[in-house]
Amino acid sequence: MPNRASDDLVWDEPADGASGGLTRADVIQAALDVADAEGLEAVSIRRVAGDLGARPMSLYTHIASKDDLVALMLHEMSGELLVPEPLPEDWREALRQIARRAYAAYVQHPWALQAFGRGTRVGPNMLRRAEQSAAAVASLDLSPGDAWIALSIVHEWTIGHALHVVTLREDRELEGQLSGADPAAFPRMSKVFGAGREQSRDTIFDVALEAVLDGIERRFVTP
Amino acid sequence: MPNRASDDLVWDEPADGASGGLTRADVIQAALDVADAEGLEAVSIRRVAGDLGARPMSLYTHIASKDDLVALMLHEMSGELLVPEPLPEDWREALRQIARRAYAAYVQHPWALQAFGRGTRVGPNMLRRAEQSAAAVASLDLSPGDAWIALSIVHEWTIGHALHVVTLREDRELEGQLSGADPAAFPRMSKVFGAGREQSRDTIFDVALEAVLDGIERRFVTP
DNA sequence: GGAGTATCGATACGGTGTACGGCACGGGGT
DNA sequence: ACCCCGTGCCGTACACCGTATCGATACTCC
Repeated sequence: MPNRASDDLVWDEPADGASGGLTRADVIQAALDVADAEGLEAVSIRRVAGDLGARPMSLYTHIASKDDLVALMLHEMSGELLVPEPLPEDWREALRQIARRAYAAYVQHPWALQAFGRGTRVGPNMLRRAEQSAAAVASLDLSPGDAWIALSIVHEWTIGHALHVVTLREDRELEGQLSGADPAAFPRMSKVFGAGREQSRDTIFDVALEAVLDGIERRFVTP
Repeated sequence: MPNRASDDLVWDEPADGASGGLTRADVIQAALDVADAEGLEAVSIRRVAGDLGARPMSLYTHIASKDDLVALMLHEMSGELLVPEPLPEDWREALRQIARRAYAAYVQHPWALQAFGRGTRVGPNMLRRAEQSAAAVASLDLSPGDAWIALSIVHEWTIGHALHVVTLREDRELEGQLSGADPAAFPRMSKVFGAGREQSRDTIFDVALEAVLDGIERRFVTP
């Protein structure tokens, strides 16, 4: 399977008048359903075609390759990252909303985190999201360079945190390994990890997000 | 391909005397070489066997499944995350070293970021790293809960940032899409993104890391 | 020497993405 | 009325994947 898609991937439906039955949106939706229910590895051309009552090769009428399909799925899902406008005036509250929304979407669609690892393509929804983020800190009058870094921190931490949470959630045995295999060999770690288990995931997210925002405030906002 | 491995995965070589030619370490090393050179998707049983001059099924003498092989690769790579002891007294400097080391390793082995997305298993190297991280902030006398959050932030941001950088690096076309497709539709975003391109990746990493550490200091260390 | 065990390997099964070429059909030009 | 061709659909086939099964070989220890 070649990893690169056609260079001129079209994001919006070619809008040819919905002649036949199957549409590109149908294919994407069916793939999303499979991914949400059974994970990204369950998304195969044959499987999606089966769910649609079509034959495998029919999908290629509407998508260029499976990689394109994944990119389109990611694009579709990116719509959920958008926050209702208008954004709050307060930059902290605006970034809070953006981060919270993204975190919720990632946790609900864990396959997206896997898809990020394999070549992403930027669609209109991603651009809209970037614009929203830029708008969130516009009132601060940061230099563009500082704004880029500040926004990157929020996005990067959000993705990393979602990845962390999803990994812990999906691999219950992993927690057992962590809390089990600590005799006296890893004294400090086991105490810290024990504490991590006791706090609710929501609390951890909230506190950590505030700390991240504190860092941005301290370094880029206040003198 | 089932996604779960045998429950009792053995991390250290069974040490049965290295009778024949092929060892588990050989298999892991060959797989690592392929992954570093051509990415995780190039790592197949047949390919690794070919590189070793062996037949595919011979690998299963030393590993239980391909998922186990990936877990073992990740474990091996995790050794690079360890920082030379003793750690600096200063918690900021200690965390800096830990984050820098991890970031360098992730950028050098981008396949590891993909592997994180699919079920991780915790090996001794990961435990050692967790212990090092806990030791880095031990002098602060944080509550275990706060320590967990503080360390999580650093690790999560580091992974998120590495993922971001690797994605941008591997998909040069992606940058074109970002800086190209902004007429007047995304005014703020395009200015911010333009600034992101102008700063060196190292500078961005350093500044962002300081901001993250600032946030931890502000929320958990100083009153 | 015999037995047991560990390594290696040939073959095969069911899965994957997708190239290729053919089919049916609907609309436009003559 | 005819043809023709563009377009959606899909049957077949190929190369690849992970690995179950089982046979062959080779080495150690009694």
